[in-house]
Amino acid sequence: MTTSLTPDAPTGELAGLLRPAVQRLVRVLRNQRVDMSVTLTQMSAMATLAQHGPMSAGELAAAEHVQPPSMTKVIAILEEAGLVSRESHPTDRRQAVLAITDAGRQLLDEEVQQRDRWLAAQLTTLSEAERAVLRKAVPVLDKLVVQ
Amino acid sequence: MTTSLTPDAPTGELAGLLRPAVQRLVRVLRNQRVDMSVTLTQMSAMATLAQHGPMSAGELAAAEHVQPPSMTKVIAILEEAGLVSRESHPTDRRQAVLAITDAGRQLLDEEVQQRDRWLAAQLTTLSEAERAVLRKAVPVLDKLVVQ
DNA sequence: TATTGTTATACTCTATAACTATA
DNA sequence: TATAGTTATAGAGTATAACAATA
Repeated sequence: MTTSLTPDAPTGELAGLLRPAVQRLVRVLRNQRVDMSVTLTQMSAMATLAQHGPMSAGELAAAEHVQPPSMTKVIAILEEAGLVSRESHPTDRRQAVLAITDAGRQLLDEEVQQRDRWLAAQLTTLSEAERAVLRKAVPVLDKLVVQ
Repeated sequence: MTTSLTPDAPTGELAGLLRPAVQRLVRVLRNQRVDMSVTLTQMSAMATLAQHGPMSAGELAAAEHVQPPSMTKVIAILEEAGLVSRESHPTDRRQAVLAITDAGRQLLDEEVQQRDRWLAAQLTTLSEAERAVLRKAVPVLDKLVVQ
C-alpha cells in the first residue's frame, strides 16, 4: 500500500467505481425517506439556504447545480408550503431574495432525525474506521463538485 | 483525532453531510457526460451486467435498486439499441436472461474514457491523499447500499 | 396460488427555448 | 442591450397498481 507513481490508471478506475456507487446511494436514500411530503431536491435547496443564508434564485440554482427554470419550480413549491420566503431585492427588482423560514428550519431538523433512522442504522453497522473513511470523503466529494 | 467514544452524534451529522454531497455529484456527473445517447441509468445497468454476467430482469432491478417496471423501460431501450441481449431462460419461460453485447461492452469502454475527460480532470486536481480517501470510500459506500 | 415480468398511469426532476420585467 | 427570472414544453427516471404468462 504505497503511494502510487502512476495515478492515471487508478484515476480512470476510480471514476468508473465512484459514479455507480454514489448513484445507487442516492436512489436508496430517496426510497428510505420517511416524510415524503418534501423531496430530496427540495430538502437540498433548503439545506443550502440554511447553511449559506439568503440568496437569489440564480445563486441557489448555481449552488445546487441545476438550471434556473428547474429551481423556479422548487422555489414555488417551498414558498407555497411556507418553508422558504421570498422578498424583493432592495436595489434590483429583477432579483428575488430567498431565505429559509422558521418552519423550514424546523422541518430540516426533523428530516435529519428521520434520515438517521435509516442512514444512521446503516452507519452503525460499519466499523468506526469505515465511518472515518466516509467523514473524510465528504469534503473531498464537495471539492470534486465545486471546482 | 482519536477514535470516537460517542458515535451517535457524528453519525447523524455524517448522514446530513453525505447525502447532499453525493446528490450533487450525481447531478454534475449527469451534465458533464459527453455522449448523451445513453443515459447514466442505462450505463449503470450495462455496467452491472458486464461486471456480474447475465441475469434476469428482476435480479438486475434489485442490483440497481429500482423497481421491476423501471428496469423494464431501461432494458427495452438498451435491447433496441443492440447493447443488451435477451434470451429465454432455459427452464423457466417467465424469466428473461439479459446479457451485455459486444457493442454494449465497447460503448461501456468508450464511456469510461469519455467520463475520464471530466472526472479524471477533477480527480487530478486532488492530492494523492484525497484520491486515496475516495478509493477507500467506494467500497464503504457500496456496503452502505447493499446491506 | 405464487412468481416473473409488462402495461398503464402519474409524478418528480431536469433541460432548452422563448418570453417578461428590470437594469 | 444585458441580466434575472418565469413560462412553455419535452423527455428521463421512478413509482404503484393492475394485468398476463408461466411455474
